[in-house]
Amino acid sequence: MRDRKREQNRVKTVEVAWRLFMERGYDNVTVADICAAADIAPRTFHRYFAAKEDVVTDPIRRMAAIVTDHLASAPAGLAPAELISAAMREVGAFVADHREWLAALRHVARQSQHLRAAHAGVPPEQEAEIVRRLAALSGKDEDDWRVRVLVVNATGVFRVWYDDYLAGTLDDPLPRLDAMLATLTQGVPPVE
Amino acid sequence: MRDRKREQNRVKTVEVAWRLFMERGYDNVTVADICAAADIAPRTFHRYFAAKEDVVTDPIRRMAAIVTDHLASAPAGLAPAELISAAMREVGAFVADHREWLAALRHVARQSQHLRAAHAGVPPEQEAEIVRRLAALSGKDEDDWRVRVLVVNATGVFRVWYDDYLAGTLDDPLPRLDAMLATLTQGVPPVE
DNA sequence: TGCCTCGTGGCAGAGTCTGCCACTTTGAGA
DNA sequence: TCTCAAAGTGGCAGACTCTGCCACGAGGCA
Repeated sequence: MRDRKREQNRVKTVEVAWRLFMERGYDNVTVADICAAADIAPRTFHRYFAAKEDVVTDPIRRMAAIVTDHLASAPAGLAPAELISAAMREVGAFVADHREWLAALRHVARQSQHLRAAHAGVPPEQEAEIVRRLAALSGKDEDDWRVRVLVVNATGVFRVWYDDYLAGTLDDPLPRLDAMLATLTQGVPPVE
Repeated sequence: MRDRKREQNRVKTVEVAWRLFMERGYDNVTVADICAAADIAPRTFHRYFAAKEDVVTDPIRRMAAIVTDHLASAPAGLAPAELISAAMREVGAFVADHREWLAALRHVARQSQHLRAAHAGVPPEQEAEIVRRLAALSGKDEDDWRVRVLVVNATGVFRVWYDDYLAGTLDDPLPRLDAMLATLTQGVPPVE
């Protein structure tokens, strides 16, 4: 199988790159370094990944994919806020399952100015896709501002939780995520 | 005055770049093109702007600066949600004042994949600064998740409004922004 | 006037990413 | 089994962004 070998190589490349990034920092590792360590040609690297950055931001796209998948298989009749919250909880479970890996990733992403920005949000295309699906599920127009705000806020809230969780400052992560997601429909409780 | 000439050059560069981007699209304009049209050396361009991208994303940083400035001169004793909402309203006024310019910018930003992502959020450093100031004003810890969610959601909500406004699909923009900001404390109203 | 500072420009180089082409491997059909 | 088409791979050259370094020249100061 060609695809198998290809997939093997891709995974190997990600692992090698991750190791190098952890050792020297994202900015001090070149694509050539990764290629040498992973035993592939630079030209091939760029066939696997459109950009060096993609090696690191891949998990974000995976998390966004979890949301779209969740929405694809969601039963009809639920409130949009409930739908998106359930999806975010599923992503939360994913994060909990891959905690060490993602914590390492967070560590790497924080080292580079360039990466921080890329790591700080859902890629626009995927966000738009989530909005589309959520709107379709609730029988609403995809331009409805409430749907879009729900998505933007849900991902924003998640980002805050994600950062706290990986920083290790949370006692009861999942209940905390629930509490944070509740602000979608109830607003942020008064700070004092 | 040296500084005057420098500022003149910088402004001229931005204007020239903006014109070229509108004509040919961001990706089809090189730094060299801009330099030729603005009559400066490429080396000088990169002394003005750390990255080509910065020519375009400058307004975003300016908007974030409006928020931090607003918080700097805000009276004590207001609720955080009120503080950040007032700040966002001020940014809204800024956007209304520079509508055409920003609409052109939005047009340009949408052409390039790379730019869309950069254009899609507040730079992490400035977001962190806003959180710091808001937390300080409310006498809260800057790690308080409610403060951070307020900031993230406020900027997220604003992004949705901003996009609608510049797309020209809003009848009463400023009241609409108010309604959207109200979701910070009251949650997003049920979509149906 | 003479010095000194600072912005500028040119140059070379590192690094990312792409188009092109030739080579090799893989899988399918004769 | 042999052959051929398809697809992945690697090498090469090149465009482009961005940076360090140094020399030049034009303001500002004594």
